[in-house]
Amino acid sequence: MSPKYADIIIDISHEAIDRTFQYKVPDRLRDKLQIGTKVSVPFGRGSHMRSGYVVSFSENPVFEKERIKEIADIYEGAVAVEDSLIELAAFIREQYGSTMINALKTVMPIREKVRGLTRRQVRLLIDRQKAEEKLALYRKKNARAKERLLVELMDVRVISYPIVTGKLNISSATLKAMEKEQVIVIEEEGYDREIFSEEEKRDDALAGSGKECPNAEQKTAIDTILGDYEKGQQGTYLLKGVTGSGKTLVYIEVIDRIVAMGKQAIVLIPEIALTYQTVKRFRKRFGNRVTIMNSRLSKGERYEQFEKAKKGEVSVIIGPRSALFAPFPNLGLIVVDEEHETSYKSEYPPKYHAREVAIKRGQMAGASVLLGSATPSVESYYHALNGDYKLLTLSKRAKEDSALARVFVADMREELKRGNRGIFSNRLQELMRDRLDAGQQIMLFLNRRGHTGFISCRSCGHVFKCPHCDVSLTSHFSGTSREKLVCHYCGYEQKRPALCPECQSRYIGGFGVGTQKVEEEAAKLFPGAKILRMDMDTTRNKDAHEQILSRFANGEADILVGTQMIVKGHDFSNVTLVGVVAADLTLFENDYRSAERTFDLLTQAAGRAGRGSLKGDVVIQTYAPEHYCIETAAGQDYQAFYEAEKAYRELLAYPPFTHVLAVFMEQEDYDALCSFAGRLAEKLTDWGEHTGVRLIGPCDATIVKINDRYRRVIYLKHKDYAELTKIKDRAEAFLERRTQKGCQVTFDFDPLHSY
DNA sequence: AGCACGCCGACT
DNA sequence: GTCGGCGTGCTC
Repeated sequence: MSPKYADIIIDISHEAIDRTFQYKVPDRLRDKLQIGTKVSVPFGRGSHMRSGYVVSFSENPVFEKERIKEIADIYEGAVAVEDSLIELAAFIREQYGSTMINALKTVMPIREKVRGLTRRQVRLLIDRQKAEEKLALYRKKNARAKERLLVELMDVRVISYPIVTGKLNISSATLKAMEKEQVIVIEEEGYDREIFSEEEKRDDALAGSGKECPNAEQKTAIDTILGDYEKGQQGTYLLKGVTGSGKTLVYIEVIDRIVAMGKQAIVLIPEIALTYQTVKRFRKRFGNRVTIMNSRLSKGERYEQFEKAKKGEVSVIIGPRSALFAPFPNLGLIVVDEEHETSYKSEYPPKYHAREVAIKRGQMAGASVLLGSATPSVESYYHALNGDYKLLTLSKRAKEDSALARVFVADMREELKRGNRGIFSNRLQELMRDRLDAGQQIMLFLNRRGHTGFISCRSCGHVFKCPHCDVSLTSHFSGTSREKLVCHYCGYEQKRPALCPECQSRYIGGFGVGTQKVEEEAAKLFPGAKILRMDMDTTRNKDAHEQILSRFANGEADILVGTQMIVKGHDFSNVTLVGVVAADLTLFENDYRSAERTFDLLTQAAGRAGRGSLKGDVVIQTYAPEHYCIETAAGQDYQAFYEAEKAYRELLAYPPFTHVLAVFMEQEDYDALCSFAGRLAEKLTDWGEHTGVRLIGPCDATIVKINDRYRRVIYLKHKDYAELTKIKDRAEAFLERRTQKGCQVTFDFDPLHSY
């Protein structure tokens, strides 16, 4: 294969040229170029040399042939970190399926304009008198842009670059000219963005340096990892430790040593779990050598954090999935905390799994990878038992006086038989009363948001559905305003009609329970109790999340009602009762991972009860108490759960025993989508015929339509992951060639949810 | 982003 | 006319 043209992405720096350009491949480079190769190319009117990356190859020009320039050379002397990140991007593209541009974009953040503050700024160099002279000169020469800028600068002396080019509309050509005249300077440097608030810094100062001491189990884990590391054996470890067993201390100790050796570390944490408490512990040990990334940081801010990493200003970065790509030149360790969490998988292409990519990056960089979890993913535990990862276990809680909670299972079918039609079982009610009397706190956990499941007419059965999506609307109350019907998928909302549009009946009502309903019921049963609610609706605006939690921690409320965000990683020492209102909600989602997710949620919920010196109780309410997931969660027995789940996965050929590739298609025109899906399915069958790939579908996605786009899916199964990537490669080539591109296709390997 | 093209007002 | 400054639009 000797391609004639190469698609090049020029530098990874600005939005405006964030696309590919086609270049001729000269004969002498024909065999040397690969996807990801860094090259020098002539670019722009002056054909100045710029660096770029080969993103794909093509045989035919998509541009006027005469105007296509030629690649000058392979770029020499590239920086090692970037090179390895490009290699990682190529790996991601190959493993998960996407364009090289998208893969590059996930790996190398593009510099974006940062709102308000930018690094670049324009400063006036001359004094007032000289400026007046210049101003007169500009007026005389009719240099209006220069005049405009000078007037502003005489007022403030320093103006940020985007304000100058944007609001004042001064071109870069003009700025260059003025810089040459020695009237102004364009400064690269400015200030450091404050990642930590003043309040957080004050906390750090107060925290002192009371160093925690690892217990025997923690010490074994630390010594194993460091011992291997010092022997040059960097591998993957699975640290399995019950909630409260002190995994964080293990991370900190290992990082401490690795940083002392002049290496850097990345700590991945799930999106919602970036808590103040965790960050504080890292800050306490590593001071300003540690930086954090969170979803509140803009892309520009993220870019700045990465720049710091590259320059060696920090040694430890803590953040979600994307922090994995921090350009540390001497990476020594990657920690993936709560490795089973689903937020490690990207929701948009390339749909990569940060845990798997972390292992790849670790191998490339010679870094160890430490996966931590109380309830490891079935995949990771399977690998650990197979010897692919080294298993390290913490079986005791670090604080000896905090025992694991007692767990009660409430069979809601029995409750119904005994005439209890409410949300709370008798057991939960009793315990709630007990705790309220004792002045202790309660958490009620429900894995769903909104007021009710769906709204329908009790007279004719008409269900209110979203006009853009194939889902029923859910009811919401926002503050004091009227009840609204809302679509969770596209955000559509309408007022709750007084009459049914079908039969004019007034009897419109909701079914099912939501957090708002739980809050209401609890308020009815315990009128004196103060209740806080936390879900997607109450935390939509920034900081609301932390605010609610800190109010609860301060004892401002007796009961906290919430969705899964309240059970992840928060310690409230006064909480002695956790109620899981409807454990089945996640269990019977039609998807092979639902048991795993449910077990994790129940275990996490149980871990919230009794973290202080007080004993804790947990009530799990369910309609399926005999389900292995509920039984094992009630016994807090991960091993038993794993054995049952493993048998189930093996029997039905699901990961880790078989790999699954979901080919997901969406398009506005349903008929066109169906015929395209059919054709693609035929092709896929052909390509996989001799390898024993199983094809399921095409069929409609669980939610057939979202945002006016119809959705279909094809599943492919094979024991060997590589067979699936081969088929994906052929599918990508096929999709590239196809003329009509109405249908959007994305790939998802070993999906974490069903489509 | 950065650069050249071409428009527009001032002046020999 | 023509010189020089400045916004505009394009970059394979």
